[in-house]
Amino acid sequence: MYREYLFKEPCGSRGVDFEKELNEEQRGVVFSKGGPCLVIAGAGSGKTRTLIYRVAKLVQDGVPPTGILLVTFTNKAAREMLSRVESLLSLDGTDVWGGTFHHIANLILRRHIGLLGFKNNYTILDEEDRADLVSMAITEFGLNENKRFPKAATVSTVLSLAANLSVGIDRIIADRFPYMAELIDDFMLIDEQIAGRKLKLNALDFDDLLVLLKRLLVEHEDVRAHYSRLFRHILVDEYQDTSKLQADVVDIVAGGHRNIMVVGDDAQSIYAFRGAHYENILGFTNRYPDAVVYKLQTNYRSTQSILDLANASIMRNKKQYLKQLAATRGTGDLPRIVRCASTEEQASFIAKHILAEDVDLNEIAVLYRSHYHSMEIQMELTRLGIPYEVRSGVRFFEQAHIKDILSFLRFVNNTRDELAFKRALKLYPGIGMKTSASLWEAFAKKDYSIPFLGTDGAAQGLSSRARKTFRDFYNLVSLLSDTGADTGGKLPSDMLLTILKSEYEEYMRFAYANFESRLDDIRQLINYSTRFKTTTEFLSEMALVATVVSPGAEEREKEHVVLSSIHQAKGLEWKVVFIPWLVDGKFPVIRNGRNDGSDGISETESDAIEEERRLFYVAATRAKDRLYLSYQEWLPDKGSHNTAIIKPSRFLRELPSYAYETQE
DNA sequence: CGCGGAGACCTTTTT
DNA sequence: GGTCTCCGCG
Repeated sequence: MYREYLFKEPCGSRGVDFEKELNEEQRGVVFSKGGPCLVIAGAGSGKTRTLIYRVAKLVQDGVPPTGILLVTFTNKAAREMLSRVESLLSLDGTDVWGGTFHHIANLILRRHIGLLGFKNNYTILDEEDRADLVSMAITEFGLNENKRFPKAATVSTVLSLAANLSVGIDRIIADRFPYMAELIDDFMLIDEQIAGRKLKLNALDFDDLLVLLKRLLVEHEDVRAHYSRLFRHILVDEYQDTSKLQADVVDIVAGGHRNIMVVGDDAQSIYAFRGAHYENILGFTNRYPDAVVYKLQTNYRSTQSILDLANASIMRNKKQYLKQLAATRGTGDLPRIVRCASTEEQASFIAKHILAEDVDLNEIAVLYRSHYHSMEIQMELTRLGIPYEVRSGVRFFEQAHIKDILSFLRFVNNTRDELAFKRALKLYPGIGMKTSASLWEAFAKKDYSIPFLGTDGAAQGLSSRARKTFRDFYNLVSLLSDTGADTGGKLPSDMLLTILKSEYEEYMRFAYANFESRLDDIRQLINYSTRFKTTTEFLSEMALVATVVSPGAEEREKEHVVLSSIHQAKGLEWKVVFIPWLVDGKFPVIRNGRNDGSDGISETESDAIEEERRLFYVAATRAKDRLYLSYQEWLPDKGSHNTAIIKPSRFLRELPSYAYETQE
């Protein structure tokens, strides 16, 4: 899906009709010359489509010698972009590299990582893996004796922000987590420790992919020159969500020719929590004073009533480019604010209205702030037999049993991957923390050589039960690694089948009550893996493309309602949209600003509210025809069994009365 | 040392 | 609902 695109023959487009397909504003963008260019594009303005036609134009002009880099932010957007590019163009003779930042970084790093001290079969660690590393460091330094020491995930967040904003850990803590000021030294110690550890593991985390890409480009003139020549034009979608680090990388690559076009909507910036740098888009014209600025302000998606509500809401934000979206589709129905007594009543209202709407179920979505907001709604939809798809919650590839089976591949692919080794080994009965740790220690001393695991020396000191299962582990692992040797690498799907045929399946049957459904997931995984030729490629994809729905689920149920977090709904549209849980403290989320280190991602209170308001804006502008905003008056109060009276969200209260009608 | 059970605690968003 | 922690048994 997100392969790099390399085509050989002379290029051509499939009869793209720019005149017919684009309006005047969009044509301005598409026909712009090289040089820096900023496109501010409102919701529903066809911004991605414009970007794709720009690619078509470049291809048609035969950008010499080759090279367009098309970067976007989420996997979903990348996938859609590439498929649309493909449908529009027969891409020959032009290299179009398209994908997410992380994906592109991985493609480039695999070729040059040796320059930075890693081997090119490095493992990509997910958040959980990194949190594990942090935990290990915390234990090692005895920091957990301080009962109030923050959780590993919190530490990880701080490290990630520092990387993405390209500043020191001390700055992040001072600016955003002042109550942890006395822990700065500990954090830096942990950072250093896990950096060394990752080198040893031959593993990179998500942030490293970008940090190291930047370092590669800065430190190696020839590499930089190569990619600057290769990518003669750089286009970045969703620019408002890029981090400082990502913008730096883009600036460096574009440094040679300055053919950089960025497209974004500052009103839709919703990723500050993970280091999105608002200044990138607000300050673009300062960094590129000669940039041409285009605004796309015509909305093709929503009715004027829906836009009026969204505009009225976003107007309250101070930091933004001023723009007023105008609809092309007429007034339409007023958005409706619905008061419900309880969460259950809200769920039942939504379910009933879904049945009452005279549109396809595919044209209906429920968009919420937090995953758990979907619980009661799911129950109600199930009860009434309304088909739905949940696009949030645990990601398919992040489920424990998927990660379990993948850890065998990870280990065989990169035998220095301590995390994978231990994870796989601990699946065997009789082997736990201590045993796996001591086995790893011995294994590392023997140069990470798999045959050593089969010797008597390795099994020394194990209980007889552990000895037997360890033998099973060794047999499997050597089977997996052996077969690859002469064929130049075994197919990932074959390896997965081998694992399933081993004792592992027995152990799993014994260990899990829901064994059958887990087995189903694994079969799907195997099915999905058949499209990959190498383990490295397969594992990269698993790490970088965290699909929420199980692969292949698209074909499952043709017609269904979508339940999704707002973050994941970005860029999509439906005729009818429900936004539940518009309750003060839930949306916007208010976290008590206490000093317990539990969280505190936002810079200031008002910045946080503004980001939440942008999120509300994104949600509202997903609707084409009808928008239902609902809240409940009573919420169970945890602690007591009473219920507490609560207020509707400030985002509802601050709306002008002309913008909506109410319903009891 | 492994492992299962019981109970506490918490749940924002994602590459 | 899911994960983390503590405890006692084999």
